[in-house]
Amino acid sequence: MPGCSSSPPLTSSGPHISTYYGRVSAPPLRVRIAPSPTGYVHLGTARTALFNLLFARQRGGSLVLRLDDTDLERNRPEYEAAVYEGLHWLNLSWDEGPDLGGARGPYRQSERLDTYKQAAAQLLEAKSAYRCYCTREELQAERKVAERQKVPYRYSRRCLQDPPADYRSRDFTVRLQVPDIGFTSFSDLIRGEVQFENALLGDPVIVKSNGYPTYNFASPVDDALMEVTHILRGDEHLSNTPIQLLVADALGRPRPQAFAHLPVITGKDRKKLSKRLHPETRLSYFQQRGYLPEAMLNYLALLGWNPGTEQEVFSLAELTGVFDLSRVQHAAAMFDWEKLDWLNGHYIRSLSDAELAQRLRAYLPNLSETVVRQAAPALKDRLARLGQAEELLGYLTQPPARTELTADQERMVAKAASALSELNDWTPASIELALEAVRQAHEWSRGRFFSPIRWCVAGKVSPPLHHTLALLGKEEALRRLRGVPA
RNA sequence: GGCCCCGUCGUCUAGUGGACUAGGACGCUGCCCUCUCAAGGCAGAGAUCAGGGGUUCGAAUCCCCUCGGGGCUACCA
Repeated sequence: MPGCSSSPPLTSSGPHISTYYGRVSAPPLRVRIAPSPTGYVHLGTARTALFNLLFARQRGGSLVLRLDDTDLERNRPEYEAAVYEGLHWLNLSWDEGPDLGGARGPYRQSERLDTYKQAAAQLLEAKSAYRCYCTREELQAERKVAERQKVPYRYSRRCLQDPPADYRSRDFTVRLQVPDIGFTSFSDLIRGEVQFENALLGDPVIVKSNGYPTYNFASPVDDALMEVTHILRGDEHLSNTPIQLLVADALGRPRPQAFAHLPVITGKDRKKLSKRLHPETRLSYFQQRGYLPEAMLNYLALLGWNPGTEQEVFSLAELTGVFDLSRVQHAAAMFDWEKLDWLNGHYIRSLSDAELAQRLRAYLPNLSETVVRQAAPALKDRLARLGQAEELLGYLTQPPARTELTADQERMVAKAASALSELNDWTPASIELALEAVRQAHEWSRGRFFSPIRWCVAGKVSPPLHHTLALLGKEEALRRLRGVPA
C-alpha cells in the first residue's frame, strides 16, 4: 500500500498497531485511576484523572476508579468522600468505581483481600514467591552492611535459602522471587522503550506481615483482573513498573497493552508536590481560595501538555477533541500560581453577572444575596479568585480609617453629600448622574473630586465610585460622607 | 551510592536537519485608556537552545561525554 505512506503517523506507533489488530477482535480500551483515600485529592491525581478521562473518551473506552486503600496507617473509609468530592468538583467522571459499581468489582482494594491472598498462594505454590521471616531490625541491619560496603542493597534471600529455625512463631511477609538474570523492558507511550536489569531489582515484599498486599502487588493483580489495557500514571511510578510486570508474568496474566508515565508536577523548589511542603498539593485548597473548576481543569491540562497551537483556553469538551498523548511533555512541570491566576481571572470575566453572583455567594457568607448580586458587575474585572471578593468588599462592614482632608476637599465631600441626599433612586446610574452634575457645575476633574469621596467612604482602593456608593446603601454612605461616627 | 527519567526565555511551552534574525502564553517594563484598583489596547526587555566534543554543506533538532535536576531505591501509594 504505497499510497498510505503519504500520511506518516504523528503519534507513536504503539496505539496504531493495537488499533489495527483491534479490528479483528477489539479488546475494549480500559484505563484506571487509583487514588488512595488519604483525606484529600492530590493535584497530580487530579491531572492524572483528567488525562485518563480524555484518553478514554477519545477512544470510546472506559475509566475505572479504584481505591488503593491498603495502607492501614493512612487510609480511612471516611476519606473516600473527599476523593469523590474533589473529582466531581472538577467535573471529572468515571464509568466504574466503588460508588457506581461495575462488572469488575469490588473497587476497593480493602475488599479484595481474598483475591490477593489467592494470588499470593498461587505464586507461593509455583515457587515464584517465598515467605520471609526477617524482622524489620534484621532487614535494617542488612541494609546498614550494604551501605557500609558501598554496594547497592538487595534482600539477601536468607529466608529463601535458610529460613530461621523458629519460623513457625514468627510473622512473615511474602516476597516475589525476581529472576537474577535478564532484563524487564516495556514500551512507554511517552518515553519510548525503557529497560531495567532484573538483577538490580531485589525481591520486593508483595504481602505485608499484616496480610495486606503492597502497592506493587495489588496494583498489577487488579489491573489484570479489571482488564485494564492502558496505564497512564505519574512518572514516579516508572521505576515500579518492572516489578508490576514481573508480578503479572508470574501470575500468568497478560501485561497491560501500554504504559504512559506523565511528567510530575513540581513546586517552586522543583520537587514533587508534597502535602507538607506545598499547599498546592491539595485540590481542595484551590476550591477554598476561589478558583473555578473549569479554570483548574484548563490549567491542569496545560501542565505537561500543549495543543501545538496558540490556543490557551479550553473547555473539557474541547480538550476531549484535541488532547493527544504524543504531545505530552517529558520533563517535569513546575506549578505556576501566576498563570493559574490569569486563567482563573479570564474565566471569571467570562461569567455572566448572575452566574458570578451565584458562585460568589459561598465566598461572601456575611452579605445578603441582593448585595452580592449588585456587587458582581463591579467585581468582575477585579478578581483573580473568588476569595478576593471579601477583601474588596471589606469596606461595607469595616469603615475606612479617617483621612485628613484639606478645606477644599471637605467642601467637595459636603457638596457630594448634599446632592446625594436628594436622591430617591439609589443606583449606580443615578448616583453617577448626580455626582457628574456637581462635578461639572464646579468644573472639578474626576480625580480631584472622586478621590476624597472614596477616602471617606471606602479607603484607598475600591470599585468605581458610583458602585462603591450604591453597594453601601444611601444611609451609610451619607453617614460616612458627613463624618458622623456610626 | 545504585538504577531510571529529564534538561529551549523567570515559568508553561512551540520546534522532529535548512523558511529560527528561536514563535506563543503567564509574569515583568513602558505607553495609551482612566475617579483608585483592575480589566483592555499597543510596544518592549527577556533563551550563547545545560556545557563540551563529534556527524553533516548545514544541528535546538542525530551521536558521544560531562554537568545539573528529579523519581525510585519502605512490610507508602
